[in-house]
Amino acid sequence: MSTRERVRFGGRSARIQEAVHQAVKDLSARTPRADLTIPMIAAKAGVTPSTIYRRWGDLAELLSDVAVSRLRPIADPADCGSQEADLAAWTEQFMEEMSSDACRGMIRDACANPNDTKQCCGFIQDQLQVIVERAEARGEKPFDLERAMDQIVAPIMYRILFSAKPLDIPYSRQLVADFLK
Amino acid sequence: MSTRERVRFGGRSARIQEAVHQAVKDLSARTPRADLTIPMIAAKAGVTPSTIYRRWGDLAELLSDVAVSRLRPIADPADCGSQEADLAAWTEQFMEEMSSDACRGMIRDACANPNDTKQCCGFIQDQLQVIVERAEARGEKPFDLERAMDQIVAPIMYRILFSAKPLDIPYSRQLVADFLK
DNA sequence: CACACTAAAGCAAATTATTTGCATTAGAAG
DNA sequence: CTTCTAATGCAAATAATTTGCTTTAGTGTG
Repeated sequence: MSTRERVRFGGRSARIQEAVHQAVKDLSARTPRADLTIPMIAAKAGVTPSTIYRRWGDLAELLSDVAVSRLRPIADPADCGSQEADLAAWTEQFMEEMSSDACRGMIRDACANPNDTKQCCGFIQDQLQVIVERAEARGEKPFDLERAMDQIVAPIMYRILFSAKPLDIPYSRQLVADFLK
Repeated sequence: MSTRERVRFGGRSARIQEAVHQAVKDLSARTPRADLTIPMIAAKAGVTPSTIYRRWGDLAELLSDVAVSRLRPIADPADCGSQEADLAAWTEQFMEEMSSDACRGMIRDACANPNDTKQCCGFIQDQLQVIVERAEARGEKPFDLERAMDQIVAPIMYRILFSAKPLDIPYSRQLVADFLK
């Protein structure tokens, strides 16, 4: 009685969420984004469409939710021995991963939902925070997190969403070099 | 006979496009984004829904199209006498305009469509290009356009889309100062 | 200006997606 | 084991989307 408004996390709910997410991943690999429908996803997941409508509301929210869970990093940034090397390696890998067509699409999907975009932003900041803390532990002078978001992450995301300009290793090195200068 | 695959620009087509765009603007000012529907927009515009489906495809594309036309700048950047002053004034005004809730929504809409995002990017670049050309005419050493996109425009757009951080005049001054440094 | 041509719009029927009320299932708590 | 109820399933009702065909109105020609 003490737990009002409780939400159920484990069990069937979790299984269905997993099945629906998986169905979205499977289908979006084979189907153009504009052809995806909720009844199609529901069928693939072995679930009734109304379940999806009630839990997610509409297709944009579902896709945004799936996108965020896929954009969450799996591991901490690699430890390369120094802050500069960590940052260079992380930037290169981040740029490489995020600029794939699949990732571009997911980022566009995530953009539709303000909450989800903030979460993505948080993931990235957490990754950089790990690099900063590691630098502090080594006794290095840590870089400023906000400036890194502005000068490294923002230009990459801007090119992914708005521009046709290349996202390659020279560009990655230039961003890091300009930032550390 | 020489004009194959011709498209009609003026006349009725233009009137209907205008009516539909206006209907979207009117409705989106009063209606939460998630409640907008094509039949609703069609009724407001005095048009049949199938006209909208055939011309725009779906709601996301229509909203994206309207967003881009609204994000197109009306005038050239103000001439403040020097490149630095022009850039400072432009950045301040750009940030102010783009960070309104209405603009945030339009930018999210535009993000859904790769072509439209590139167009937006082009508008902004054209504005900065005007400042650069003016500087050249004055005999000033012009700044690098790509660096300006990376270090001024990108951080602003990133905060608008992904972050909850403030977009205020001190931040605008900081971006410009860091860039010109 | 009249005429032919046809892109774009209208209309309405057919299809498909979404919403909703009620019945059922299966976690969670006692 | 039993009770409680959030979450799902099901199916009917509603709403959106697609589509074939008709009509309207720019465009170009004589």
